[in-house]
This record gives sequence, structure tokens and C-alpha cells, in this order.
Amino acid sequence: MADFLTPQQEDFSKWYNEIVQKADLADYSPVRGSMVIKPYGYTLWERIRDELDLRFKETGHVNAYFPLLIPMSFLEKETEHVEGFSPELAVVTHGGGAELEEPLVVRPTSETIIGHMYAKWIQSYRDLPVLINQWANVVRWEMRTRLFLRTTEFLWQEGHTAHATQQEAVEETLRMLDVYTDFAVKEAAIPVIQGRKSESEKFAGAIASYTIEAMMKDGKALQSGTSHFLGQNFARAFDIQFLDENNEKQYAWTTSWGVSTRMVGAVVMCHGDDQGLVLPPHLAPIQVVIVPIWRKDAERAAVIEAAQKIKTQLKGIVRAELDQREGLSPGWKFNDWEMRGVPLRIEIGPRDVANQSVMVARRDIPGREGKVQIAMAELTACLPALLESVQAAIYARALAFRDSHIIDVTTYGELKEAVETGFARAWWAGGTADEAAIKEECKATVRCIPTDQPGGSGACVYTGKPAAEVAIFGRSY
RNA sequence: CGGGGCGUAGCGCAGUUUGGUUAGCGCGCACGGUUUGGGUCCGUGAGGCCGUCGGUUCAAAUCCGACCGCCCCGACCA
Repeated sequence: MADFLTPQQEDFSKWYNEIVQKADLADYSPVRGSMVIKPYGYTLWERIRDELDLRFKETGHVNAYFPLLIPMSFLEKETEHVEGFSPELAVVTHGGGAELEEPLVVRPTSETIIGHMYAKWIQSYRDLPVLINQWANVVRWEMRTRLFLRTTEFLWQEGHTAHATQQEAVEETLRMLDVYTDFAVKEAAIPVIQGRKSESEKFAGAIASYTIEAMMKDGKALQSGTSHFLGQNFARAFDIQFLDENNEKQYAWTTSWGVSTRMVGAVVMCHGDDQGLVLPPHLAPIQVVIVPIWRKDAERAAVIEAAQKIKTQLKGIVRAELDQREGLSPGWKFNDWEMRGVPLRIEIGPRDVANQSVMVARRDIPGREGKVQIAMAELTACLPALLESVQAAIYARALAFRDSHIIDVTTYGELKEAVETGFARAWWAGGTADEAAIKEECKATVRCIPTDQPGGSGACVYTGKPAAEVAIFGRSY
């Protein structure tokens, strides 16, 4: 069965490309490096979006929308920022049939235009903090692209906040990192390592960047969300000043943080298997699919009626769909929904109608072991719990996988070996040059310096110098 | 940008080495029937500027040249 997908073991990259298309998440667009997000993939994104948005609102943020086009000169106001982004800018030089006086860039991110507006809006400490988020598309002209993981245009949210004090801004940066962690763990069922980015991996223009790093099933790291403490860099560049309680001018402290459609790729690569997607119930567009089974026309009516009744029963309790497609065998449908990663499948045939029960199959446990018989009357009570059980099980599985692929190493040789299959954790006191050398030799980078530190100290895995922190090394997407 | 691969029906491919009637196959699609508890079966049918342009030739999917595009691996990045 399922020679429809290239097995992960054989070629993970190929598996990924196939599944994204076969599960109807996305398709290639005619423009190199950009993709069409299909309804099923977009619904998944909407689930991600809704869960994050809820958390943003809970932490006091509001949504707004800033424009797509930004004057070129804005990007140039922050030196590091422009250096970081200029190679990947898409620039608009013509409009209305004439060459523009000043080129406009299609936003690669919105710090600059938002900084410009904040300078206008913020006058007094009473105006602070400003806690705005926007859901938007951005464009970065990447050299190499992959569906969801890196596309020329992608969707994301970018939070941009301004604060009166450094402490408040740092707190905000870390608070949103916690929000991301909470989302990843509870909703996406993806265990993440939270930590600080090294100097060389930091956001262009930030004082400090923080990240949640997830491990994919091929042992590679995927940066799944970032939160940046921008200090007063953008406040100085855009003149975001306010009068404090003492009537003194101060530069504001700003932050920015984002999660993108890359998260969809994370869900795919963290949970998917050789049968297809495995979606966490909390994010699955369809949580339960009902597949009716019949042999004769006489049976058909009763089965469909019972199936429809179940669907109605489940309304508002779980996201259920009834697969009424004609001419497809149940087996075919089973495989089809497994490809799409639907967490639970209800099989209902004449025998079930007679017993007033159904078979419920779990996507995360293949074959007979994953099937249980449930009385129709019990469904509304059982299914939510069963979904939670699937959610917990795939998280546990992902966590066990990740933890068994993180190796504590003390020598460089061990590090080199560890990053072949997963992450290496080691004492680290190296600098940017050391990191570059490691990258050259092992194709691995410092993914982060985890928030969770063991304490104490040790010898740096690369330089041998005394180190106060451990770092996570890995190959990344 | 460097290395590799590939452009033939909606998708996946064969045919190209060695040029030769009307370009095939599988899946999918449409219609009819049959079937449906783990990817049913039969029949009928629709669907092609063989990536583009140019060249060689009596004759080009096939040989030659240029170009375009896509995918994979690397350098850059959420």
C-alpha cells in the first residue's frame, strides 16, 4: 500500500514535495519560487492564524494593516537592516506607465514603514506601549525556494511594539516567544527549543533575536518563529521619541516578532509519515471524516441517513465532514483521507447501522490497532476526548523523537557526527568566525542558545575556552 | 551564481542512442454498466503546435545551435 508517496527514508525532500501537492496543500505557481496555497492548505493556515491571533489579543495586542510598498529610502535608514535585506528586495521602479522618482520596495518586513508611522503617533509616554500586529504578505527574493519553507512571497504575522523602557521591551520580546512556544506545543503539537540566536543568525537590525527551533523528521532544524528585541535602533533611525514623566525626550524601545506560513511546513515535516500528513487535531481543517460504506442500493439510504445524522450530531462539537463521493471504494477513501492527515475517521456501514455503532480509526495509529468501535450515542462524548488523545500522542511521539536525536557532545568530532542525524548540544564560547568555520565543515550552525540552561560551566566544544552556556547545533532548513 | 536532472495529453512516463506512415502507455477525466468493510472491474470516448526559436534533411519528438522554464544539491535566508 501507499507506493503513492516516496518513503521518507528514501528521499525526505522528495517525500515533502509530493505530500504538499498530493495532500492539496499547495501548488507551484507560474512564477519561480512562489506558490498557490490551495483551500485545504489555506484552511490549515487559517487555523494557525486564529490560534495565534487569539493569543495576541489575550496579551493586549491589536491588529492593523500597513501598506505593501515602502519607499526605498526607508530601508536605508537602518544600516544593518538594509545590509541584511538589500540582496532579497523586490523593487518597483515603474508605476502608471512612468518611471518613479523614488523606487519602492515590496516589503520584506515592515519595521521601517511602521517605525515611520510610530514616530508620528508616539509623542508622550502616555502613548506607550504601542502593541500592534499585522497579518500580511511579504516578499523576499530568495535564491532557492521550497513550498512553505521558503517562498518568494509568504504570509505571516508581524508584531511591532514600542515601549517606554528597555525592560518592558525585553519582557515583551520574551513574552511573545513564550506565546509562540505555547502555540507550537499546545496547538501544533511540535516540541520546540526556545532560545537566543547567535550573533551571525540574528535579525538584521536587532540587538537580540530569539527563536523557537523545531526538529523535523529528517533531524534538521526549522526556525518556526522569531522574536526580536530591537533596542533603540529603529527608534533612532525613524526618530520615534516621546516625552517621559520628567518632560525629557527619550527614544522608544521596540520589538518585532513573526510566525509565517513556514509553520505549515513544520507541521508537515514534524508529524507526517509515509501514508501522508498527520495533522494535529487542534489545527486540522477536518478533525473527523465520516466514510459511509454500503453494498446494495437498499443499504445505501440507511447508511447515508445514519451518517448524516452523525454529522449533524457533531456540529459545533468537532469539525466533521461526510464523504459522500460516489464511485470511490471505501478503501480508496480511507487512503485519501489518510493522505490529508485527518485525525479521526468514522467508518459506517450496514452492520454498524444495525448495531447503532461505528468504527473509529485513528490516523496516528495505522491499521486495526487504531480502530475502536463506538456506539453512536457515545460519539459526541467520546470524539473530543479521542481527538485530545491523538493530539497528546503525536506530541509525545514528536518529543520522544526529538529528544532521542539530541546528543550531548564534548568534542568537535562528536558534534560533527551528531549533526548528521539530529542536534548536538554542547558548551559554547565561540564567536562568529568559529561558527562560520563549523558551518563550513559540518553544514551545521548554532540553532540557538537555549533559554533552559543546565547551569555551571564547561569547556567550549570548538575553542576549548571556558563556556557558561550550552548551544544547540544542527543543520537547518 | 556553480553542479546535477528534466521539459512529449490534466498528472506520471515510454519513444530520442540508430530520423521514416496516423506519437504511445499507465493514472486521471466524461458516459454506460458493475462494484464498494483498506487504493473495484469491464466497455466506450474526449484530450497533443513532442518547452520556444532557428538550422540540417526528401523527411525531425528524434540530429545540431541558441534561448526559456522547472525541480534537486550547494552558497544566502522566516
